[in-house]
Amino acid sequence: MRDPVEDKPDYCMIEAVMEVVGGKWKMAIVKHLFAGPQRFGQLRRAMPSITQRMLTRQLRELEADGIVVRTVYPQVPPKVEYSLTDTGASLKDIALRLESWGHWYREQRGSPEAAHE
Amino acid sequence: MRDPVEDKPDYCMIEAVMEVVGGKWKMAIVKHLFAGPQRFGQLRRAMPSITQRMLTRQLRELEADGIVVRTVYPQVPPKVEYSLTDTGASLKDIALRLESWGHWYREQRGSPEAAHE
DNA sequence: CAGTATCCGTTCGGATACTG
DNA sequence: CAGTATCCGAACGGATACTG
Repeated sequence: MRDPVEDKPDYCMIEAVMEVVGGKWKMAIVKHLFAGPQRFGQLRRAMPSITQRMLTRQLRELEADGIVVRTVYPQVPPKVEYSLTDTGASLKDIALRLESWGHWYREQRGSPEAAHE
Repeated sequence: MRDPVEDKPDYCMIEAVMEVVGGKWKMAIVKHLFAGPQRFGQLRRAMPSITQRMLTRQLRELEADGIVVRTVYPQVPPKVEYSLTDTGASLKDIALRLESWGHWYREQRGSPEAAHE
């Protein structure tokens, strides 16, 4: 008896990974949580171009996938903090590499004189 | 005068990167191209769960973003080969890390006895 | 072989209004 | 503060059929 994933005709684990962190916002959210637990409003301000609805939904999915933890403080003004699980924290290396790749990509796409092909 | 990207209120380069390689299939396609130029049919067989339409569209987008090159051989039975640009090849390290992260993720999600949280 | 065209349901993403 | 509810159009993604 093998794992479900191993039984699939797809050899490519990357497809499965991209289902978890491949959305437009998820890696960005994870990256912002490297700085420590963040409140909902903090994340919103850190990512001005995401809407409340999307931020909520992406956070819920990340929570369901064991990437982030949602901690609710039962207070009169509600306080909710999101933080990374160990699993989420393990994405740090990849997130940083994605970010630096992005800078390099922008450079060599935007500056043709720097291109070497 | 700054770069357009730097002017945006988003600090997060990751969002931009995920627009380029963040689709469900793109990193998987890139990964298969590490083995060398591949014909359309080869990619289809390598990724049984992607449809023709999606493969075509994702390849076109990767081409437009300078990740892959499409080479058409004008023959009676059409022959088209896809290969990585230097830019695409520079994703190798990230793709491999995503893949190994995926294996680790499946392990520690699928095996509760291995969980430590 | 390497696509296109068409249809269709799901998800994305935004706007606005409302709530505990 | 941190959401939820509703509405809307656009984009994603799949199934099937057809083509040069």
